[in-house]
Amino acid sequence: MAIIVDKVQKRKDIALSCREIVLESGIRNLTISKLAVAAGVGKGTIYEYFENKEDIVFEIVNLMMLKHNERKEEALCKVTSSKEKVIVFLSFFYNEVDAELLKMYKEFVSIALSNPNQNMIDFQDKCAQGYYTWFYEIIENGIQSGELIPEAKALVKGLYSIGEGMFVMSASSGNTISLKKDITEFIDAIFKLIEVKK
Amino acid sequence: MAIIVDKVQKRKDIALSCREIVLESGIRNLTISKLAVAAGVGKGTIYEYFENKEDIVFEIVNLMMLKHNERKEEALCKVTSSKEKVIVFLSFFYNEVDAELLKMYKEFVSIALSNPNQNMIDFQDKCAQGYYTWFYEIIENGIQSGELIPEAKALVKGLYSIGEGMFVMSASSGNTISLKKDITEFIDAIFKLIEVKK
DNA sequence: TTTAAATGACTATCAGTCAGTCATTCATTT
DNA sequence: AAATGAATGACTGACTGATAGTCATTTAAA
Repeated sequence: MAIIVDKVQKRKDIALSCREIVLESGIRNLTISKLAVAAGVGKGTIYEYFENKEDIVFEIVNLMMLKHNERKEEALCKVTSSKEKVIVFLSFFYNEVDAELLKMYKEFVSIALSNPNQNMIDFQDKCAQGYYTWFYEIIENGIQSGELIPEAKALVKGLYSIGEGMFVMSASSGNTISLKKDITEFIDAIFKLIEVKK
Repeated sequence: MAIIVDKVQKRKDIALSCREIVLESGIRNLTISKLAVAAGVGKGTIYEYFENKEDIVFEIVNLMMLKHNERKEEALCKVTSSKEKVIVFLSFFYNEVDAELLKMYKEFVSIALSNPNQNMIDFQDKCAQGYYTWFYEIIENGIQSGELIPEAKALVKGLYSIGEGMFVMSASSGNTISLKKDITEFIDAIFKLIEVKK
């Protein structure tokens, strides 16, 4: 009887229209009105698709993360050793290519810590679970192939937390420069301990 | 000529008066007016001592962290092995005793990620530097005393990031329960690798 | 009398609401 | 099969209540 729009798609469209302005100004310095203008819709329409400003950031991160995961999966295929795979994984936190996603992710983590909705919590859970599985397989395969010692398995959760921890510390303080150095140095050190001696 | 108040002390007093209400409601659900009432001062007075709401959280965390560090230092004296010291250190992230500080810290990290002022950045830098030194000494002493292998030194930065990373992930998703388990299991695993075999 | 400190009324801004408009579809009539 | 209009989902922006931050005024100690 009336127009039926693809709500899911429109939510994505609006979110992506806001991507640039959010990267420029940060969600804190933006108003719903400004975001509505950026998306080319009325203010009321925003509330048809989002709970609030923060929910827009969530959708943007969601979409950017999907693309990122595809790229990551490709990159993972191109390397063979467990160590290289872990580096591909954690390079997310310092890669130039992911700078924009990382900036958005920083906004998102801030929101998720102070005012998450159920969807955000579920998303975080899903990410944590997914990345854990990914890491687990990398390490498990390394052990199977005789590349890593069996004790490496117990380090999985720690390994994928390390990036997040260093990122948050560097993002909330000043020095973003050392992030790459710190992460790679840690990976080097830990792999010296878990690689099978030849 | 007129009243001279200890500005530094009054800032602390106001902040501590707000501690409970912030723990109860979270800074996001509080207004400056409510905070002013809680502190028993006028709204304008708040702005004499703080930049904004968030700055109050910063002061509270600052004060709570100082006390926490004293307790931590005491606890560190009571244990001897490097591993126990590291556990004392990272238990901050799951200890019942620190639950309130941790809740406040969560609020603070959220603020520091999205809207930090220079003082917050300096504070984060100082904390990171201080904790790094603390960790460094624990590991260094462990190596000196023949308890740990020399390679452990390169793990210092990673070790003190791990807690932060796990904490942020658990705090922004649902499961706070596994934090203790995850952290202690990781410490167990890593110490099996860096302890000198007898 | 001087002046640091405190104050709360005031203003500008913004988040979120909701009553109304618009556009499309389709059942009914001619 | 063309015209009509009823039904409804989508969209809108003016409106409202709330709040952050300011500043002219008051208070009280020295």
